[in-house]
Amino acid sequence: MAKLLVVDDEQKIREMIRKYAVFEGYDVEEASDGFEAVERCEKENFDLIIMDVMMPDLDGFSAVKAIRRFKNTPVIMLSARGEEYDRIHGFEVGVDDYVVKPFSVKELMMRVSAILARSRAVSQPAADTASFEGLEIDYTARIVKIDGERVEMSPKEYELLFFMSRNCNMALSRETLLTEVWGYDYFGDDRTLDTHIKLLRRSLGEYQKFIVTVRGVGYRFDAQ
Amino acid sequence: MAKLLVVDDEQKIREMIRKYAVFEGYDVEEASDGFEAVERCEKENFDLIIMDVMMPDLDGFSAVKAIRRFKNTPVIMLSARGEEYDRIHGFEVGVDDYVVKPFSVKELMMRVSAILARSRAVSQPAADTASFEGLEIDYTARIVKIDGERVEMSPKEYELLFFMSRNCNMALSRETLLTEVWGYDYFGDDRTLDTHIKLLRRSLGEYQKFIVTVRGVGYRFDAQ
DNA sequence: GCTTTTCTCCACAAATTCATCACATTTACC
DNA sequence: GGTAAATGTGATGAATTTGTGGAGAAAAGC
Repeated sequence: MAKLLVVDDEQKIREMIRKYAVFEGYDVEEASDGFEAVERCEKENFDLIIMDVMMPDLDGFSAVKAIRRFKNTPVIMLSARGEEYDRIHGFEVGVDDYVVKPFSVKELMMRVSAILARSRAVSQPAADTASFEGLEIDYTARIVKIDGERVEMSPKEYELLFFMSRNCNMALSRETLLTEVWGYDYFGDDRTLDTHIKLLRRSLGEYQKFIVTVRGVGYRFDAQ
Repeated sequence: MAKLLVVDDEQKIREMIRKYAVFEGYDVEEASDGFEAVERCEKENFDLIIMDVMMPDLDGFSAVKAIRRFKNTPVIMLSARGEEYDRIHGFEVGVDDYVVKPFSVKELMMRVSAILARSRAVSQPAADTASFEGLEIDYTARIVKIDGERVEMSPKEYELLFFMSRNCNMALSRETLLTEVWGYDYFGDDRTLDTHIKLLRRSLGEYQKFIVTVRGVGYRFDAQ
């Protein structure tokens, strides 16, 4: 789960935020002033920082500026009503959001989850796919398409195709295929492989041309 | 202007809040106990509810819980000093803010306007929804609609649908689904998942087409 | 407290997939 | 061309996986 750093000089406010945040399932750490916040950020990686503007010694903006020199952690600023000019100032420094005191903790948490979702969305990996002419393979979705049309296959056919296409242009021995697709502890008939190659070829239609027999060894997925 | 509902069994307190709120320009209605509050909310739409925790018959939390089943109106809770445990309890129920008695009405009004401003400004971008053809999912409000009609589901069905649709177009193994939806410490029967898939499909009606069986693996939410 | 809903597990049905065999075909080598 | 080994293929029960209704337990609501 995400780890938050709450920075405020008022213990009460930190406590209030912590309670709700912990309830929401976040890991929460606290700092009571700007200097401590900078220090903590040097040592640890937080997913998000909730920082008060007004603090003795080092104020919120200066602290964010200092942290920005080595980390790009998202920040939500807490500011007192009427400090409207801060908003402008804050966006320059690179603050992600603003919450004006007195605030509702629920509201604050909604913004937290919104920002976290956003930064998570950016790091979402693209679908893992490959295509060989009109044969498309989506490894994540476990979908195989032939000329845009979905093809239904049995689990073993998928596994065979996946393994072979991932190791294309390599002669794969029967033994390798059996241990990789069936598992290291497979004791059955060696000819079972042939049968499944047959089924896979049937499913692939014209693109069975990619499945090449390597006589005396096994098979190869031939991406040309 | 915004319409408030003030719920408290003490007429004095309702009167005090009403006076100040009307002066601030709000429409104010009153209810003297939890049951009345729920009833009013069924019939009318309020922008915010100010609710006392301690009331005879139906207490504030139970009232909010009841209201939450059909409305998502923001709530400020009034609680007596020393009822600190209520804070946690309230978060579960979905309370926006807390004011401890005896409170300053001015302070209360500041929070009212803060929440109203926020829910006006932010409730739009904070809405976290997705739609797949006629199937709409509101992750924040936990509402699922089919062709505009709200569908009631059990908690597990929501969780399953949420997780699967958030990770759509991915083959999700039974194990992944069980650990993510049931929790990493689930020890029960693997077939329980099938049963809940069955129930979810039933609830989705024609849109059960999105829930695809991935034989030998698990299931996939297929957003096409 | 009692009622209602939800969850889990079970048992059986239905569908799919698998492993194996027997026989046909191909290939390599003489 | 002949022969043996390797591979292709159809068929077939067995085994596995998934769908589904229902019963009892557990949890939630009243």
